[in-house]
Amino acid sequence: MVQKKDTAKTERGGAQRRFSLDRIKIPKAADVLASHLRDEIVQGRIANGEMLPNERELADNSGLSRSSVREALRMLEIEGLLVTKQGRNGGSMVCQPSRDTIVKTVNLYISSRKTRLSSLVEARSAIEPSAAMLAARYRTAEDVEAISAHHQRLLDNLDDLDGFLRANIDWHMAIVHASHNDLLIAFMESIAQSVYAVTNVENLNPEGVRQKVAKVHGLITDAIKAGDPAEAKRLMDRHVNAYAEHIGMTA
Amino acid sequence: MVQKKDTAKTERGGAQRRFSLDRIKIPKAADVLASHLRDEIVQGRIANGEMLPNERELADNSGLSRSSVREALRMLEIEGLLVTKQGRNGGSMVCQPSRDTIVKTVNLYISSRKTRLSSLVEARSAIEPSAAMLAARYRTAEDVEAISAHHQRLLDNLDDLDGFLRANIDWHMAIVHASHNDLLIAFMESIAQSVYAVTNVENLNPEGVRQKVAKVHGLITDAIKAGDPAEAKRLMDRHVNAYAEHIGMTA
DNA sequence: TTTGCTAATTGGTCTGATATATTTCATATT
DNA sequence: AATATGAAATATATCAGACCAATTAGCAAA
Repeated sequence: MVQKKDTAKTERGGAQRRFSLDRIKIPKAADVLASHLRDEIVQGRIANGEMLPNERELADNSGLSRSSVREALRMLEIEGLLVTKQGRNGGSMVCQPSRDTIVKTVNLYISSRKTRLSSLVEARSAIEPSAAMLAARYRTAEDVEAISAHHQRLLDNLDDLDGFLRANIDWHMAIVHASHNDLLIAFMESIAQSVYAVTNVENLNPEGVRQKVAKVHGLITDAIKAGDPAEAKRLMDRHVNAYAEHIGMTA
Repeated sequence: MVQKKDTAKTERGGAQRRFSLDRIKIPKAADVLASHLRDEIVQGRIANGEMLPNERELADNSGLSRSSVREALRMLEIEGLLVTKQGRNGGSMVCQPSRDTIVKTVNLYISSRKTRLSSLVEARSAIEPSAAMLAARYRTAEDVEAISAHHQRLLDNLDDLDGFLRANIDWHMAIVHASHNDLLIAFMESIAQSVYAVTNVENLNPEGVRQKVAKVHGLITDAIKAGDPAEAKRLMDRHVNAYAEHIGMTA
């Protein structure tokens, strides 16, 4: 009986052999409008900062109802392409998606799939050494200042685990920012909180570890200051993989 | 006159000194509901695959109108947390965001900010060597088979630029997939199309280049087959940076 | 068993009214 | 003259209720 049902299902759901048409997609009004506007925005036909027509106008022009228009606007808003303001002179303004849009998306992905810590650590190990290399190449005076400040704060907090942890992550992120690569920054911002929140508490507790970490941070800071990409990368690679080994990579 | 107006604006918009309340945020109904549902989903209180109550019920329960409920659902749908089906037994089903959600978000970011090619290349240079390393460590028999097949296709298309390009990107992505790291896969899928579409055509044209590329690919394929992470990483690092040098990194 | 009809259920869309936020501008106040 | 104050104007925000359209369950007929 089960078999019978299965067969029936297979025949309806599966390919009919003769023309295998794969699941016709019926577009919804809001989706169509959203796609249209998205295109206009991405192609630059609606400039950044420009205002969209108001909802009633959009509804009239498109022939859709205001509710459909509004659903489309909400979608684009979530995508980070619009900001909407209420009131006179309000409306929907076109804007560029910020890194935050990526961060939120990746964080949703990570938390709803309960991504293993080891995956996050692997991703970090991929990104940070390269970021350090780029930082050594492209750092500005302000970058160096920020990195040094966080490093100093680390040194000042050798005895305060909590302060040490915050200074640690700030230093790491300052380096990533100094890479001036928006994608790497976004990727790293997406995973930093999760990865550091867990790994640090477990690993930085033992006496002496914090001193060692501080010393390596000093070397990396110097390499970036000195503008030595290869050395910055090499040291950072060793640094993050030292973490990885401590953790055991099997978590 | 301008000064006068500026002063007035500053006094209204700026801090009043006494209690400095910073821009009260008035939450919108749809946002509130969306946040609530998002929490329920991420926290796992609504299981994956479970159906939400239908729209009318959600409206009744929450005390909101159906339009507000629908706006909230559209938002969560864009975030990849829901899929909605029409008809009897239809409704909104909870699901996990797919890599595709990340890919779309990053691609919007890249294209609407006209991210420089050099940034994409830098990001790739960060990801691919690590991915190759992980691939050598975690590859399955199927992974090896896929990588080898794409490599063979590359060898078969040394004279057909177009076929060569397709085999090239497929090989690269097969390696990234063999890393079995969803984040690296997502990041790489996000940038691969853009980066390979541009860099390849310019750089793989000259006679002899394709032969060299094929040779290196062979070595990397072997390292992954052999399960040699360090070697796979070293070779891939050289490989992608060879590209980078050809391009000039200033594009 | 298969096919086709019918009804039930659910999302999709539209209309139009009202509420609320925000700016503009004229007016009153100091 | 500078500054509150308040009414009007103009957006979005929200709601209520109707009807359309897709999909499925269940029954009936071939």
